[in-house]
Amino acid sequence: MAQNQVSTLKKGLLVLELVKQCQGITLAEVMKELQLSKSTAFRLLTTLEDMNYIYKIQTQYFSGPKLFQESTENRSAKDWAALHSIYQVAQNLQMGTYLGKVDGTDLVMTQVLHAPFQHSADEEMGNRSKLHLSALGKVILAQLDEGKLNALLDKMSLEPATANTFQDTQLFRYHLKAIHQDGYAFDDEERNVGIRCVAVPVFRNKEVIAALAIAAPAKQISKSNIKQIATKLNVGSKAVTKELEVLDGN
Amino acid sequence: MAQNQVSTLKKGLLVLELVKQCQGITLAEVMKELQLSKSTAFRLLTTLEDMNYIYKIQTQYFSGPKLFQESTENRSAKDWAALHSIYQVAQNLQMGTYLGKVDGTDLVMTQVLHAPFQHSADEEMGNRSKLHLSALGKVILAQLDEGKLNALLDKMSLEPATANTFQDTQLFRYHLKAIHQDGYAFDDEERNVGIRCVAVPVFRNKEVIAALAIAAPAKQISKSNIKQIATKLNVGSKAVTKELEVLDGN
DNA sequence: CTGTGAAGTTTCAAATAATGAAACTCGCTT
DNA sequence: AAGCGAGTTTCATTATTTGAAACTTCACAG
Repeated sequence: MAQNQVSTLKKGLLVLELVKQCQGITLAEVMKELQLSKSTAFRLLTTLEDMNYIYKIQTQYFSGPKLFQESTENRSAKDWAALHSIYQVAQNLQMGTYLGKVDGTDLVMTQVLHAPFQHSADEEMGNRSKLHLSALGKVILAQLDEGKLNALLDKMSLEPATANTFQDTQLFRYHLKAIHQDGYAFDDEERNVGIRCVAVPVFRNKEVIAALAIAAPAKQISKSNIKQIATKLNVGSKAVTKELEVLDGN
Repeated sequence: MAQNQVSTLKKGLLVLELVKQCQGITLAEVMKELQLSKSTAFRLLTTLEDMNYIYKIQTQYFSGPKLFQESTENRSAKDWAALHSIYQVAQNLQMGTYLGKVDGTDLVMTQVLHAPFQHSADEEMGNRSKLHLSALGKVILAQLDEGKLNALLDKMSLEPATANTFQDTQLFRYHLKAIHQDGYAFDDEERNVGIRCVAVPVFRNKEVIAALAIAAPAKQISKSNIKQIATKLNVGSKAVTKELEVLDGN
């Protein structure tokens, strides 16, 4: 019996799971399957029935619709816009928050949150840019292994967007190394004048799968608080990873 | 506290339902909402989390995917083919079992079961016939109120299918009155030579909504056992009604 | 650095609830 | 009528739950 578990609740949930697995099950079968006395099985089943988790037709119990009702949160696994962890980051930092993934040689926004951080910014989701042009894209590139990075750089033609952008692949690789070392990427008004951005990688099974970033007016992000912001982003990144694992049933 | 309920299980399920309703909830909020001590709330939440019903991201709990996983039975509310009660009737009587509904002036088969009564007979489902030509259709007509019956009969042209069928509406109405009185309709090889059929109505909110029937070789259905079969069908009919109510969240 | 408060976790005696053997009820079959 | 199986209830014993309080950890402010 693991610590801090309520064994009676656990028992009841095991009964529920058994009923859910079966195309109908009788009281006697529940007794036998879970080694319960008749009256215990009866009471557990009755409680589940009274609370509408199961129903009974003649001698058999079946799982009821309550198990399949959607919660207030409407989502499926791997729906990035539904991840609670991203909302938590946004609310914690009180800055625009972004999650982006790789699609070919592009960075695609899969979640964008602006104040009051309750709903996705639908009009910005799906926005694309070349990987090397944003902090999100660069922090992902910085975490790729040599082979994958080479393959991606081969596919990309580096084009300058602003005077601050790197034109030479070799210099770009050094830049990525620095980002890798820092653990975050910093965008200093390179994409939008007056806006700064900090991005960190999101990992899954030791591989980078996405990037998590905040963006805010330049006066909110200074040399003195970048490290702090990056630390909080990393906490959020780990929470995203965990949430994905849970939602995938790992 | 109602009888035969396990209060600890109930408490745990109330916690689960609260978590499911909220876009994230903290231990403190659960305590407050359900008037539980800190350690009790903690243990209930921990048990639910350990069994994968909920998950925790930093200080907040969210409902997990386990609640939405489909059970072995794949179905939605009002999917007639998914009703367990019909399977129970078939297995009890060990005869071909049918459920039919009204569509316009037709009787449509919405579930058909043959031995070994594990799967729907898909090729027969959706089969249509005129209401007056089958025991299922007739038992439905027999339970309609005068106005609805008149409206339906007006829309229908009665055509003989076999020599045993009624050609005259007046006689047909008497026939329906007899069926109403009996509480079941009996098809004596009128549709298929060698096959007999017994059908009863299925009610919902005091209105006939469908018909439930069995069909078998003539030697399995005799004058002496019709009443018995009809009684069992009526039990099944009530079980169908109940199951529909449960699935509709009544 | 210290102190504070909040969240998380654990302890343990008292209180409460769960348990299960057995009795009872009901319906069906022989 | 008796027997059987399913469903329901009883009640003394046992096990579990409960909650106050202690402890731990963390973040933040001064």
